[in-house]
Amino acid sequence: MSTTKGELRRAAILDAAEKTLLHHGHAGLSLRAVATAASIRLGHLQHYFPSRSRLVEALLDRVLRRSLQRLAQHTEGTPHDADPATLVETLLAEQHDATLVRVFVEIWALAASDREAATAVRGFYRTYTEMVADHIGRLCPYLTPRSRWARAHVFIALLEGAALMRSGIAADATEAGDAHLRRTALVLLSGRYGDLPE
Amino acid sequence: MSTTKGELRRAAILDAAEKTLLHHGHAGLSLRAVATAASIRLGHLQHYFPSRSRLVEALLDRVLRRSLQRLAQHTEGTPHDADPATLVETLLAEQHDATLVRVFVEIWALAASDREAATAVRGFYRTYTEMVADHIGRLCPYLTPRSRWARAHVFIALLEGAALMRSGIAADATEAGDAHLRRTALVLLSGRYGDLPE
DNA sequence: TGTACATCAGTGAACGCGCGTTCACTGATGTAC
DNA sequence: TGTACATCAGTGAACGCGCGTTCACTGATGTAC
Repeated sequence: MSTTKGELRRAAILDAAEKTLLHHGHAGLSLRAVATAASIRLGHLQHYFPSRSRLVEALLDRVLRRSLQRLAQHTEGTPHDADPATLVETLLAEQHDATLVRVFVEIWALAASDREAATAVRGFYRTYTEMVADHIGRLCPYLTPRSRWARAHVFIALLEGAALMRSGIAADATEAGDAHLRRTALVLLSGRYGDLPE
Repeated sequence: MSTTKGELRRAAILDAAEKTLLHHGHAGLSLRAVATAASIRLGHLQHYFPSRSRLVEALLDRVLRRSLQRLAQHTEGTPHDADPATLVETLLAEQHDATLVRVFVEIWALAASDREAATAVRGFYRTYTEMVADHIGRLCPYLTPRSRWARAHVFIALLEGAALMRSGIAADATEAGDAHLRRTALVLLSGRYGDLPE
């Protein structure tokens, strides 16, 4: 089937675009650079993505979609197996690969000056917040929806900020910082404020 | 004195550069755009900043230096007047002006792909963390330096993430979210975990 | 007070380069009859 | 099974444009004697 080949090529181009974004920033994300990274000619790339904005749009869409899928895997489940510690560990472990963090920093910057990107990014964080709020609801069913949402909002703020402060961009991860981060994140998720002694 | 005129011009150019960065991102921060924004000719701009990297360097330096000065005003003082609530309010109020937040997002992205910028940004966050750690030390003298530092690190992560989640880039500020954010930030600063009932 | 000179402020044209986009093209693959 | 045709994959050259940088220049301002 011809679509298969085309889809594989499309995916390979997006892989190359992600690598280029990672290594040279969104200012260095030129069609020529992506074509070279994908080992194809410029004209060929344009066959799949007729303009730069279409490529960026597709790249953004794929990165955000994948992130949500991974999040869904870790937040869904019955009340019994909704373990907050596992969720926190998983999210922190993902950050330890600085790659994704840098892609996200570029995406934030893109969203700050590109209207179309901004819409996609805001949609992503809306869904993200809802997922975490649901998870919190499973852990603390007595909380009102509004309160669950507020906690999820702050939890995500903490983790996004932590991404920046642990990725080497603003600072590096440290043992002491990570330990305190874990405790704070757990408190936001499960509401057991008493669990934070030191 | 001729230096005065030159310094005023330099400052005006950096003002124009900051505006351009804000409205068009660091990819749109071209010398021609800055010159136009400063109402001078391209060649004239080059008289003060002989290359783009020198302009970016000076801009970064000024933004980070100013932020640290503002922070110093709010974190220094005797143990008696070290009010954590005031500090949190001040920092949150600054974020409400989305301008500075957007400049910082651009700076993060710049630091992610530019070595020189990365050094400046990491230096900024090191000083920032030390300032907050000192402030925490004044509030909780019984904490070890390592523990103060860890708390400061998480506090800053929370605030930087909150900047993103409140500026309109990832999401907007809400009353419920801000209330929970305030409480969490206060806990990190003063360590009174019991103060977070709901 | 006047003159010569150095320094600073500001202008304007030109350069080579990489960029996104357009377009006419060739070859391969699938499809209809 | 064979042929004609449409669709898809991939090539290559050219375009106009904005970019950072270079450079020779003019006019204003300060300084030394």
